[in-house]
Amino acid sequence: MKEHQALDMLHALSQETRLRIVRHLVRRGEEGATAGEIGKEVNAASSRASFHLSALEHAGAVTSQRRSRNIIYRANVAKLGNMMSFLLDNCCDNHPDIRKCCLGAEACC
Amino acid sequence: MKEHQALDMLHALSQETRLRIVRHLVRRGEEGATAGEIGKEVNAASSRASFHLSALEHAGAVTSQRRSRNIIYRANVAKLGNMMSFLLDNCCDNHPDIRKCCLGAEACC
DNA sequence: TTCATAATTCAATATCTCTTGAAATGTTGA
DNA sequence: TCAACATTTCAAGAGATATTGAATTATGAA
Repeated sequence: MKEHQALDMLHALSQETRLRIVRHLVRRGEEGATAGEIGKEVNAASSRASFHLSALEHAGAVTSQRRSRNIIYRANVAKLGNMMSFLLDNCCDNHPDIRKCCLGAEACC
Repeated sequence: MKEHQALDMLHALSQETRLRIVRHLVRRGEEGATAGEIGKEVNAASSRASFHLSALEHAGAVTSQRRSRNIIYRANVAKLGNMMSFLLDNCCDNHPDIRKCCLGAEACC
C-alpha cells in the first residue's frame, strides 16, 4: 500500500460518522448493510450517509453492490488490513511496543 | 482509549506532513528530534513544522521537552499503540483477517 | 546587557469538508 | 406505464484546515 492510499484511508476513518459506518459494516460481515440501514444506524440523513459512504468507497474502506432496489455496502477487510499493516510497518517502524498492542487487549501498553 | 481520542489521533495522522513527522520520530526513538531538524526532514518551513507538531502533540501522538534552546520531540509510542488497539478492537471488531495483518508482513492479507 | 538562534504565534488567504434539504436517478411491482 | 421506494447528486452556507511570511517569545553565549 502506497503512502497516499494509506493517507486517504486514514482521512476517511478520521471522521465520527465514517468511523461508525465502518465499525457497523465490519460487524455485519459478509451480509453487509444497505445505505438506508446504515443511515439509520449512525443517525444520518440519507444524503449525508450517501456522502460519507461515497468517501469511504473512494478511499477503499468499503465496497458496494446493487441488489435490487438496495445497495449493499460491506467493509473491505483486505484494505483495512493493508492500512493497519502500513501504519505498523511504515509509519510506526515496527516498534515492538506498538506491535504488542495488536496482539490482544491484555498485551497492550 | 475513547472514540474521540482515537478520532483526534487518526485525524492527526491523516495528513502527509504529520504522518512523515511521526514516522521520523518513531525511527529516532528515545533520542527524538528538534523542531528544526524535523522541519528540514519533512521539507517544511519552521512555522509549518511548528503548526503540525503542535497538532500532533495536542492529539497525543508526540511529546515535547525543552532542552536548552531546542525543543525535543518524541513519538508517543504508548498512545500510538492505543490507537492501533482501538482500531483493531473497536473499529475492526477484532476481525481475524485484519488482525493477521499486524502479525508481520508475510502474514498480511 | 546585547546579539544570535530556535521555535512559536499571528494574520491573511486559499482550499477543503461537513451538513442540509431539494431535486434527480435508478429500480421494482402493480 | 405509473407510483413508490432507495439512493445519489446538487447547491448553498458554515466551519475547519493548510500554507506563507512577518512578528514575537524564549533561551543561551559573548
